[in-house]
Amino acid sequence: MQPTEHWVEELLKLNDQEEKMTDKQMRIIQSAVEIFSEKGYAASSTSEIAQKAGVAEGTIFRHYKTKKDLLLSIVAPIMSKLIGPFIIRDFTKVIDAPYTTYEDFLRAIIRNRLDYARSNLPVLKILMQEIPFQEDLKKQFKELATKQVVSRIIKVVELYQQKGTVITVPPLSIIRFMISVIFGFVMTLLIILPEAEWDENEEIELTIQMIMHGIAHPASDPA
Amino acid sequence: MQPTEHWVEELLKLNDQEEKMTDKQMRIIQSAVEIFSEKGYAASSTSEIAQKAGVAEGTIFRHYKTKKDLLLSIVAPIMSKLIGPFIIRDFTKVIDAPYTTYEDFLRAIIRNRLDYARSNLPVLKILMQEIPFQEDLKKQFKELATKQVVSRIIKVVELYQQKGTVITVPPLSIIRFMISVIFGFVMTLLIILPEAEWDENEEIELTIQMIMHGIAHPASDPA
Amino acid sequence: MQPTEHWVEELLKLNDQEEKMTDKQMRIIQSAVEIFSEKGYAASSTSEIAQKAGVAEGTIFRHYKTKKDLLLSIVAPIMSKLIGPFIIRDFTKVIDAPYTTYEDFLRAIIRNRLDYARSNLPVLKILMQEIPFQEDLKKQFKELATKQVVSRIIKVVELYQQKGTVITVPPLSIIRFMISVIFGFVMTLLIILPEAEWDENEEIELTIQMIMHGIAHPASDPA
Amino acid sequence: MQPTEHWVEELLKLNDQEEKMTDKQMRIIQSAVEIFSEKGYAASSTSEIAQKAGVAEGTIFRHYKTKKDLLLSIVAPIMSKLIGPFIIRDFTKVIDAPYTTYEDFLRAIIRNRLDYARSNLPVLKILMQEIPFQEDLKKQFKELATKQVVSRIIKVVELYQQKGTVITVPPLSIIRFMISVIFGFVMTLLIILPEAEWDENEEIELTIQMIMHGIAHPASDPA
DNA sequence: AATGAATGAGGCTTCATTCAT
DNA sequence: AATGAATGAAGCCTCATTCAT
Repeated sequence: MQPTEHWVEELLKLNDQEEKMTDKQMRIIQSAVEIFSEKGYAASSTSEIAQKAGVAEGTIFRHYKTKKDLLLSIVAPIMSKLIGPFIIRDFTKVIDAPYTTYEDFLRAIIRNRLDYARSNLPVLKILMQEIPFQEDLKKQFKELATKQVVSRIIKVVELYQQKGTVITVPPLSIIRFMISVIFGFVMTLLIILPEAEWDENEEIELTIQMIMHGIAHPASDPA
Repeated sequence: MQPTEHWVEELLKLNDQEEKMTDKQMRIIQSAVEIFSEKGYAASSTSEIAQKAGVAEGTIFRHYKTKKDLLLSIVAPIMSKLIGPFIIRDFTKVIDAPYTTYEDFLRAIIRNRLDYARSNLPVLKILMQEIPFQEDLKKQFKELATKQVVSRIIKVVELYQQKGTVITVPPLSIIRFMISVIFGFVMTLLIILPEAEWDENEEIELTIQMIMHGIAHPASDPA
Repeated sequence: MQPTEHWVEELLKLNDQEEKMTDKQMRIIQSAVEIFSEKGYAASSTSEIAQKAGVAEGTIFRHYKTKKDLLLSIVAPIMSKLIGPFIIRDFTKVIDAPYTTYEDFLRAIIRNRLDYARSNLPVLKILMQEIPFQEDLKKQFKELATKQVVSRIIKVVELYQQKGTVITVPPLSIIRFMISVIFGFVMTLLIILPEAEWDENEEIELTIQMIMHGIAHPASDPA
Repeated sequence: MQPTEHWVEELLKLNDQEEKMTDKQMRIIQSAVEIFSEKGYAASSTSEIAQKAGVAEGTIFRHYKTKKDLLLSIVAPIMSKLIGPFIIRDFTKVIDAPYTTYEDFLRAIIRNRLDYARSNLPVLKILMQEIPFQEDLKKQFKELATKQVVSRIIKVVELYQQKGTVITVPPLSIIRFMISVIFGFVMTLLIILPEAEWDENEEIELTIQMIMHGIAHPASDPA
């Protein structure tokens, strides 16, 4: 097993407040994340997790009542971070600054999401795989996505629409468009073509440009 | 079990050329697709599939050597259609027509992909779920995606770049951008918010507009 | 394993009407009865049963969904016989005969119950052990006991009370008394002191006498 | 957990002489009795007992080497009381009194056993359940039953046979008869139909009457 | 081709018991 | 004395797969 990974710290941050995690518990979580993300939840066996963690199989069940409990304890806390208050503080500040452009806003989101995804890749893979099958996760996800993410971004979009920076089409369509592009960007960089050598910053700027101005050549664009 | 679904016909088209499918075989495939897409491949049991199909447990293994064989027989043929020569014939024609705009091209792709996805939703769900875990699928997917899709679209993009319609940035970035938006659009319509009442055509036009011109208000746009 | 036992035939009689039992299924039942009655249901393991029956453990679960199912399939059908229509036909005849004495009635019951218990000893042991813990059994038992046994005996008792043969105290108390004595008699013979050499017929007659006239010496009995 | 029950005091009486019981030990015993009697020994888990007692899992094993040890420590001491010297002292006195009738003797026994059973119901349930499966218990039980109970009652019976009060049949048969009736009486009152509203004293007198004179109507009784 | 009983490996989970603290 | 984390054997059950019919 590799040395403690970044997402382990993330999980610890979330849990430490409530209870201390023992060393073994940490190793269980770490192994579970690796194996779940590699083979999928249903195809992973608790015995394999125990073995990789170097604990007895029974030990897993002392800490997590069921295998599904183990899954949720990994995936549920990450969800709030994934979706939740992404740098809301900096975020709001940025928006309030009078000279902040919409491009800056996009740049901040993309950077933030990219860094976050990079640090939590295995857990995010698990989450994406399991959301369709775990009713609890699906529900939680939808709620967070609606109440936390969309509702907040809507305000930003509307703000810039009022400022005259953004076209006045339904904000939801704009958000769908933005999220698609950003999600596709992150996926491509980290999962689909991770081995390709991207000039990350350049791609970010290009992406921002395409979100803002599309791919039509200005000269040919009478609109 | 519902009456024969659309994707069954699709599968039949692909297989009929090689062998005739018996009635039972068809029922097996149909049940398998439904169950796999509902619970995921690993969490589905062959006995449940047999039961739903109304055949004996052993019958499945007379037609498909293993459970994985059954999966591949469902998912592999669809891949060529999914990714492959999407109406390339009509496609090329369209492009060649001198008055065809890039917007028309986008419109054709979006419509085609949306219709295709709608008709094959369960199988596509399975495919998306299993690609990360089945090495064969992943490889096949990457190859098809590169050789069939990207390489063809690149030509179109380059063509329009030469025409001066599309900005001259790396075509791959443009394609990533386009695919992200289209994929996000289809997913939203069919999976994420299927119950929402979309004005489909309007959303398509809006999407095309955003791909072409972005979301920046023209007035505010000095570039 | 011993050759097919009597209670196996009993079980078969009850089940054959519905479905044929395979050879393996019979061996499973036989082993289960032996092991359950020897160590108790909760302390018996399905693997031990499978081993004794000479089948794979999985085979048990092809025929009985759960371990408890196996228990019930053994114990539930016996209950109707145990409690149910004990030779009701002969029974009613006997009673109707004008010259039948109450002693004859007792003699018939005792003989019948003793023979029945002797033939089904292991299953009856299991039943007695599990009734307190299996809610379904307890309920079924109470219902059968009340509706089938008590209600029928009550009629007989009342008949003989009218005839002036039996004292006119609450029939329920008489029945409790009779059942206690008979149950205690059977238990002693078959379970508590099976190795003692009883002169069975003599003990039966003695028991009938005590039920009818008690243990007080007539001479000393002014009542 | 309810306040200390009667049978706890009983157990304490028996153990105090040897060692002092700590508070935790008492709570362990109390919980064990409740759980054993509710689900049966084999189906009860030490961890549940620990939890109900409010002690750590390990604590049980500090006081009782094994789970079976715990069972025996509950059930073995009760056995001497159950079976043993049931108020033998008063008992002998009673008998010796010249005017004591056999009915008084029966009345004393029934009352005593009923009260005793009522006070120790849970432990007695455990005992009855486990005697068939625990060889040590079975042996101890048989020995006590023979040496303490039967041998003593035999003397009483023989005494009254000499007095001419009791019929001269084998004392063992009389004892079996008596014990059956008394046991059945207590079981019915406390376990089989506890919710029925019995007039206890009346039932006792009726039971004594039936033991002494049976259920035959005197008039019809030429013997 | 089809069946479905049979298999046995492996899955998740429970449990009595131990031991370092 | 007490704790409770840890163990690993064992328990019940599921499942993909085989094979005689």
